[in-house]
Amino acid sequence: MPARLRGKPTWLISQVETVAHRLLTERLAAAGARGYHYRLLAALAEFGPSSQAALGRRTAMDRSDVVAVVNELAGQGLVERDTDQADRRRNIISITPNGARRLRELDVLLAAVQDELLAPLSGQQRSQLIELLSRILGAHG
Amino acid sequence: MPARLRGKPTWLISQVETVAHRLLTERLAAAGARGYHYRLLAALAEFGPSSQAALGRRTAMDRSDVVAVVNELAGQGLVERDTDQADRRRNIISITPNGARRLRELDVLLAAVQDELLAPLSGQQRSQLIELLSRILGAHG
DNA sequence: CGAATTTCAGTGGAACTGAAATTT
DNA sequence: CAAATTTCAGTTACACTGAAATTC
Repeated sequence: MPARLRGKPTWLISQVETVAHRLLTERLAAAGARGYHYRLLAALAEFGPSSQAALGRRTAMDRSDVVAVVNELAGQGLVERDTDQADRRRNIISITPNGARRLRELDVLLAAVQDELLAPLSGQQRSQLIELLSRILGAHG
Repeated sequence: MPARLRGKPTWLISQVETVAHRLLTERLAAAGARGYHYRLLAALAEFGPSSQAALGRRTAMDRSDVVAVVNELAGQGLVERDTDQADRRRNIISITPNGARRLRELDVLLAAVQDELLAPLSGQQRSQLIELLSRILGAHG
């Protein structure tokens, strides 16, 4: 690996992200899901029924991608899409009991992935890493 | 942001990578380059003329992407492609004087991007972050 | 009217796969 | 023969844009 890259944060972050993404998507694929699915299900479980625009804001997803992912999740019966009678521009998306069950399964899977990714770090180092990344995100979000 | 995601390393890494990637590609695009270009030029400058397969190994790039990027760089006169007379399966890629000059320009640009991305962190925190990410990469590389 | 929402069609960089052709 | 290299064609997940249609 070129010395010019070895210590560059942008390089390290992109490489770690590639490792994490590969690990995550391969485990999710084995369960028939992908990252976007978890994001939306988590947002719905925690904030309750929401419009698609609100979901996009909360999960840092593009409006167009929300449309596609809601289609997929609705096709599996994990969410429901109803038009908001109080504002008919909006769709109200809600999580179904099957969706909530699915989310709990994915929680277990996701926790295992975190543990595998951070295996080389101590508990204190993991907290440090989370703190540092959160600080960067907070400043650029 | 859902609490389920807020503290998850895979989430934080992917979000920070998105920020870093946006910053990096917009600055590189303004200079007419992209990330792959810097990777290859850096590897050639540090290790000397190399086959495409060796370049791919050193920069964590796929064989197919190396082909395309060498095409682009050769088109700009930043690298040269010659077939290895000692092993005619191989192409020998070398950096040109223009390529070396280009690399030094991009070095300045890249340093500025690191600084902007890590602006919210102290010097010690930056070293910590680099150490933690390197450790993860070392364990999964 | 302007503004927000949903939807569709498409783009783009990055990582990757499979297969063919060539050479060792 | 098996193995390595280069090249091409195509795929996937993710982030994103522009524009149309609807509704407030």
